[in-house]
This record gives sequence, C-alpha cells and structure tokens, in this order.
Amino acid sequence: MRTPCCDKENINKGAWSKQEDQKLIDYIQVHGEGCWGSIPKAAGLHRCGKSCRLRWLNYLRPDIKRGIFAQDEEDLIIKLHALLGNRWALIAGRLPGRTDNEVKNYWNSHIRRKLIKMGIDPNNHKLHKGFPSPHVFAAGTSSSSCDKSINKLEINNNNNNNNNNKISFIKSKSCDDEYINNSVSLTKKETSSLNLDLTIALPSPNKFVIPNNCESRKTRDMDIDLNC
DNA sequence: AAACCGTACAACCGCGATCCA
DNA sequence: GTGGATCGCGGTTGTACGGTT
Repeated sequence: MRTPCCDKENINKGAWSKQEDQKLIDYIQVHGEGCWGSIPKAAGLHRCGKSCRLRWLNYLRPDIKRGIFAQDEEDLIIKLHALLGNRWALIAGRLPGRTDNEVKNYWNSHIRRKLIKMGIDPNNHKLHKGFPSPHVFAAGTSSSSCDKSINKLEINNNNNNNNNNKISFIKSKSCDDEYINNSVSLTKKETSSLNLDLTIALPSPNKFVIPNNCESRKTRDMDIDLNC
C-alpha cells in the first residue's frame, strides 16, 4: 500500500489562484525546478508537490506556447501518434512549447473527432471498413495522392539486429478501394523517399521494440527524430 | 430567459520507473 | 539487494463556457 503523496488534510485542490501561481513562479525563478516534494513548503503553498509540478510544467513555464495548434503541428501529432500511440510525452517532445497534457487534450477533443468523421479509427489509424469516401488523412499534408497516405506504421525488430529493423507502413491502396492492410516493408534507408522522413536513433537494440498495443513504457526513452 | 447539451481544458489519480539510502 | 521516496506518464474527471433548444 502506497502512502499518499501528500497530507490530504492541509492541501488545496482544484483550480489554482493567481496568488498561488505567483508564489510558485517566484520560487522557481529563484531556486529552479526540481525537488517537487519540498517546493510547496518552501514556497508557502498548500499544495502537494505533484500538483506544483503539474501546474508549472503544463501552465506556468515561460516557454509554453499557448493558443490554437497550427496545421503543421496537427499533422505532426497525427504522424507521431500513428508511430508512437498514446505516448503523449514523446509526442509533445517533438512540438516545441507544447505540453503532453495539451497535446493529449487536443487529440481527444479535436483530432480524434476529426479522424472519426473521416472514417478513420483514431486508435489504429486505419480506415473503417466500408467507409463510403475514404478521404484518408495524408501522412504529410503536402501529399495530394491517396496512394501515399499512410494509415499505420509499425516497427519490428525481429532479430535484434539494428540493420534489419523494418518499418512497415500499412497504407490504403487507393482512394476508391476498400481498406486493405497493404503492408509495405521498408528499410530505414528506403523511408527517405517518403513524405514521412524518419531517422531513428537507437539507444540499444532491445529498446527499439514497439509492441503492437503500444502499451509498454519500456520504450519511453527511445529517441526518435522526425523531419517532416 | 432558462434549461440542457457538447466542448475544451485544467487538474487529479493511480501506477510503473527510477533514484537513493 | 531491498524498500521507501520521488518523478513522470497516461487515463480520467470536474468544471467553465458557449451554443442550442
């Protein structure tokens, strides 16, 4: 049984006041981030450290870009989600000034709905079978051809050999065809000719395993560079 | 004008990973 | 090697707000 992260008795919850925000900002400006457990007491806040961390990282940090997402940001989120699944922190790491919480919210409130409207299952980026007019989202919006539309991307590392890592683009065959798992296996070199330009740095072979369900967190420190 | 509904987003919660004594 | 503390993440909830009936 874990002990609670904070004493529930004396702890504020819910929306932060301006005064609380200012206290946290002032403290971090002087002492820097980190040691979240001790920050509330030191800053004179009746909040738990976890709440302070969240407030700072998701809202108060000076480098946070607020406001609506640009089209290219949205495209990138879709691409990265196809690649990484619900790894919001990793996705947000590729969007300067955006937080994982913000990306996650934007996905759930905007993109998810949009994909569903387009007949695409947001969970696996596949077209729903029998969807009347599959306006497949383009993996790169610059792509005008449906043939280039990539609906799912899988990475397999079957034999723990970096050189043999295969990146499989599950793509729709054409705009009019029913959706088919038309798996195209490409080596890393071959991907350079696609709109989705991927270079993947592998920290170690056994970290480069993305399970099909993308649930495992064992790959959280995988370093992926996308140049889109 | 009031009630209802849907959306957006801030914040919380629980859990696994990591750190450190 | 072990266990508690802390961190970081993703899922979920709560609520404010705008639009519709």
